[in-house]
Amino acid sequence: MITIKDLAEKAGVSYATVSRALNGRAEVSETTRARIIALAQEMGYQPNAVARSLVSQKSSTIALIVPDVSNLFFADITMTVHKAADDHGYTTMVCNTSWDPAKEQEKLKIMVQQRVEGIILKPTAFIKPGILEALSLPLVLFWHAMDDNLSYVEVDHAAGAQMAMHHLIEKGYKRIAYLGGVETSPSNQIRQMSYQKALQEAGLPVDPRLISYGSFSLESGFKRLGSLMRLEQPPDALFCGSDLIAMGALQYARNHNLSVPGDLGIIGFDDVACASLPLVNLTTIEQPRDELGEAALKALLDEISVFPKRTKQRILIKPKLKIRSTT
Amino acid sequence: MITIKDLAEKAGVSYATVSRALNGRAEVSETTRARIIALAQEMGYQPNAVARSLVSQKSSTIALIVPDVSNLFFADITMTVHKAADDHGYTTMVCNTSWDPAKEQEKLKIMVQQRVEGIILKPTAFIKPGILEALSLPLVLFWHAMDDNLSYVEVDHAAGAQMAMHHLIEKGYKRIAYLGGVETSPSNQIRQMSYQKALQEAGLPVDPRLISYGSFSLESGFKRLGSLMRLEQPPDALFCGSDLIAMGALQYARNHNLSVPGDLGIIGFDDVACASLPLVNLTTIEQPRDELGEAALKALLDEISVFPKRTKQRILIKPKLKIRSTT
DNA sequence: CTGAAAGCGCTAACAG
DNA sequence: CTGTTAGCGCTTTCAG
Repeated sequence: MITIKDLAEKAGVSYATVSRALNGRAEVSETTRARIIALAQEMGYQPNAVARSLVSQKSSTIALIVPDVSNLFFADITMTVHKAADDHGYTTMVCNTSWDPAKEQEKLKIMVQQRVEGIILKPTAFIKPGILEALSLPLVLFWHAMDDNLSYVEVDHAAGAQMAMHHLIEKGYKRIAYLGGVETSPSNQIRQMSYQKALQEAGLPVDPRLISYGSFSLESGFKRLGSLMRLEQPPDALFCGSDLIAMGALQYARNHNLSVPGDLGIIGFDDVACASLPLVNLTTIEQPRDELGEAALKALLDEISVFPKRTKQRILIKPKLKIRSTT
Repeated sequence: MITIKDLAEKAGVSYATVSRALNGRAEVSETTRARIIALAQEMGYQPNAVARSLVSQKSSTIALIVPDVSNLFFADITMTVHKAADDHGYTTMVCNTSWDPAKEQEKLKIMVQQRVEGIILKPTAFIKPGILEALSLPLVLFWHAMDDNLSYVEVDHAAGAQMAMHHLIEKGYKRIAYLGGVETSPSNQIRQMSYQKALQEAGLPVDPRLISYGSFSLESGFKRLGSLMRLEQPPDALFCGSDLIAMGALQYARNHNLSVPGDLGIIGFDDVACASLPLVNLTTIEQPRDELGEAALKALLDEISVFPKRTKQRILIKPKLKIRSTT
């Protein structure tokens, strides 16, 4: 691989001059510059970013660490973060933790060693406050941060749940069930509270038999709707914790000749790609991945610019109601 | 950020010793090693991979360049390449070209400058032979390479089409239509040939009215099935160029009360995530993303090990038949 | 405008 | 076993 020295030798100048010429610095005569640029082209010179990083102490690289790149949600986010970083001249190193906290630690360490200029992280699990701060690197989380100084970007789950409930109530549904996600998940808890609040504000009773938790999966939705339909007074609508849960319920409804949205209104959460397929056509609350990604990158750039201080941003992205044929 | 020199000073040894101790080289007494490791831990030392790369001339980094990270197909591949690279101690830089050849060139250049040790590339368009070879870097393509020396990994579309056709014929379908993808796409052309060959081998007539091309989209499938059903002798089965085309057709069938698979058998290609949803449940030919990704990485490692020679591998991955409810 | 020289943080001979 | 020293390829003073 050809270096600046090779160019200098060929051009009969010092390699400092070559560096200056190539970096467009003012203190070089236009003639030598032209000559050197031409030569570089001709000899196929490619600057060594590694050496450059070493001396400049900047890598123009950021890291994005997510649990699962192949998950559609993170894939979308990866895309937008990547694009936004690109626009600002940053290259992105994408890491995958496979939902493994140990791997997450390892990846963080590697990224520090690679001297990335900042990290955007979707944590795999609850993080002890302080542990990330100790990284002493610009950092943005896709998560409500704890009581440390970190910035985060998150979807406003309360607002999303409220939109969903208002929509169902407006449509005239009276017995709305909540098919929640994993009970302990923060987003689930926030949404459940909004669910109850919305019912109360509408003067509708809160029936605990209509509230359930479970995994964010198809099967879970299918099974839970089955239980609900065996109640004396089954629900006339479902607010689901994820599109998968909703699709499981939808499947149950189709199998049992329940008309949707006539007998049963269904609304999901996320707006995954399949939700908008004609065969599915699910009403849902979109978590806008593009905004999440862009906001995270913007926050990170801010963090980078003030580092080692922290900007400590708290960014809530507004979700969007997507009305389709299941309500 | 603390360096090897800081450690040396604190420990009262030369920094060469620190380097040796930290890198687990034999020629250090265990006592000093222990002392230095403890000190490094205590002071929060993190080796500078940039400096290390500069001297060792290896970055332990590879690049994966794809048109669209958020595309489910590439997201899966990104995942497996990433994981496989990880297992071999490589970090992956993921790049996105947005199907833009100019961006592709730019990304390739940046990756060369970053001194990655190899590149896995899904080209956005036909590539002029030679242009990539000139990179003089280990390289693997997701594409049939031209007449240059590059390695590639690709799905065996001929075999996939054959499996699909055999399956339909075995099920007793007699008038099988081909709803192809973009006419000029190489995969489409290969599959179409297999389609005709399979019909002929089964002693079934090839009716040109049953052959069509179009975009790989839902709408395209929907519309084209409409045309087919208006023929005097409509088909009794469809071999589709993508799952999306198949799902569009499936949608048409549902809307028009055609029973699937009774009146009409449908088989897709790809096995995207939605295809296996109960609501869809599409019979299809899977393009195994995991194998593609792993094979590509393996090929790249080979390329790296023999570089600057080329291994020139031609790897065809066998697709798999996924029988579901539409046939 | 250009050259000489120092140094980014680290590894790897080469001497002791 | 340990220290000294020379670079890896580049940017950036500091002198001319």
